[in-house]
Amino acid sequence: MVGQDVAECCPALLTAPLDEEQAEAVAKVFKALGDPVRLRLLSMIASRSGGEVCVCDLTPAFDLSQPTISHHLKLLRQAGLIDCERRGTWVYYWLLPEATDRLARVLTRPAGAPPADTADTAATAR
Amino acid sequence: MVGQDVAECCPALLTAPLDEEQAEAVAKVFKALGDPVRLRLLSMIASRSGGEVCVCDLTPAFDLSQPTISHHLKLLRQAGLIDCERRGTWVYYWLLPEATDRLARVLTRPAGAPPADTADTAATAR
DNA sequence: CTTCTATCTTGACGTTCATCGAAACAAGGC
DNA sequence: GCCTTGTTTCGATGAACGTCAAGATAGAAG
Repeated sequence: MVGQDVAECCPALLTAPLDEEQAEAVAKVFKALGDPVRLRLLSMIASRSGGEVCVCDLTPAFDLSQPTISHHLKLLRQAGLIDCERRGTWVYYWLLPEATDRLARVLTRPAGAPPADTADTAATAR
Repeated sequence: MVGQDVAECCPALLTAPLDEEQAEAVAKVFKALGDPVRLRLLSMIASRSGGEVCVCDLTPAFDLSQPTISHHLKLLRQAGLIDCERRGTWVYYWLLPEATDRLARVLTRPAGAPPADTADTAATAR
């Protein structure tokens, strides 16, 4: 319905002010990543290069019940970060790399565009 | 206490499973970005190339009270994304580019590295 | 074919956390 | 002194997180 997926927007966030709709679409994805459990789930799924992970391989890594894991997976799926398919008794999840690519692009600042002074790295370590 | 800041970790999230502490540190920052108001604030601050924005320039863009804006700015600051300084009557905020750079790196997948293997988590499933 | 078991999802409920505004407080300029 | 700019505190409303119980789907056993 609303239709503005992060797909069309991603105008870099750091170069121009986001309008309200874009902000809401992007925030939805970041919110999905704003939880340690979901972050670990995503990284477990993404790093499994076969591309696919069975839920039964994910659950034992946490001190949470299966329904809870299932809920978190649903949120990641609704955010467009992963997708799943049932194959026989098991359900397999995999990463949608375009989603993370988009997010990375949103956070990336056009290199060599150092605005005025910034005082960027001067202050802190490294 | 040497806190596990996102500083030292950022192991790409997509290539290897995140451990619990790393996940919590990274999730804290993503959670700060998981709100439309804070995203717009950040983008307004970041895109202002002078590098600095006065709070009085941010507030009118929202239908929220100043205290609420101040609260959101505080969360962004606690997440390490921005910093501020009082100069006379006004308070100026600016972006900490290292923070967004780190996040972008966390989400970036080694190009053309479709790993193969894994061998990590007792992959056995099959 | 029926029944049993295993895997995973969905719904409902209680607890905890986040969001927001009004009022009070701090800091500085006139 | 008074006024302006921002932050902080406090309380109320609403959303998110986690568990239990029930539903859905597929294979195996009888």
